[in-house]
Amino acid sequence: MNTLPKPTEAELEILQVVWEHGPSTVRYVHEQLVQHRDIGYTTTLKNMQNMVQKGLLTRDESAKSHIYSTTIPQEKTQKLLIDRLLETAFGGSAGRMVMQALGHRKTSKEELEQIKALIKKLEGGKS
Amino acid sequence: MNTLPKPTEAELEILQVVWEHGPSTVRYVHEQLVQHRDIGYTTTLKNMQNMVQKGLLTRDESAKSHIYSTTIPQEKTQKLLIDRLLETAFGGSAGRMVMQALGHRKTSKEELEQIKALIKKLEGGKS
DNA sequence: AGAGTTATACGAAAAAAATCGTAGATATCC
DNA sequence: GGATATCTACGATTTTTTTCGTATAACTCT
Repeated sequence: MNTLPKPTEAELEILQVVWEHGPSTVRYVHEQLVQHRDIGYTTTLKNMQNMVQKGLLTRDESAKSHIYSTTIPQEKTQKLLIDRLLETAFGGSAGRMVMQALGHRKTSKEELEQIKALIKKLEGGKS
Repeated sequence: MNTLPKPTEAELEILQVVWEHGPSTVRYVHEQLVQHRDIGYTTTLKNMQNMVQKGLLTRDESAKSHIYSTTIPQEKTQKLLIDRLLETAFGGSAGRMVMQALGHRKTSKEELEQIKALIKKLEGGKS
């Protein structure tokens, strides 16, 4: 049961990029991050190196520019984070959290449909 | 527009207690926290004092044991946290997050009903 | 080959968050 | 009153997270 450490905020930003884009170089990740906030290249590099250390990323060093990949699927991390938030801020109630999430936010018709379908499935499966 | 600082993990634990229980003493909050993890009394005290400093709590000092109250409603903080999570881990898609939250978790019939009602309202309002 | 560019390694510092020890004030209980 | 328990104040330390500077190796291009 090797429990991966929970990613920090900065690490999540990086994971986000790699999830979206697939295996990436530091350069690429950095260029994405820079669009959101002010940060140095070596900072991103260091963070990604640390993440390899922690086991959140792996890298292929065969080329000069190393290629970093995620070790954990996005879903798993998302679940972890939701669990955490659920516990710390919603007293464990997924329903309350969903209400909040949907409440004051624009959500596309498609997504709403998806959610409805899921609910239907959840209800049905119980019978 | 005074933006309250985002609560840290430790601060959230404290907020959670005060939300549930209402205005509380350090002692009470601490006793709750201790049930979850190992922590010293003065640590809780210090954290709560810091939170007053930051504006996350206020306190009534008229009695010997000060009584701490939250300044921000739970909903507002929840929204903030969701926003944060949404950005950092779900690329901004509330739908995807809701799917995750509901997906692998037991949710009561009542809560599902509530959510369905909300969705209906969201869809209706758009026409 | 040499100049300029782009990588990684490494160490250290700065910033943020969490923890606790000690001191003194106030209340409580025989 | 005196001992004991309970608070808050305060400062300091520790731990975690984030940031970046400098050195060096490798590649690119002429």
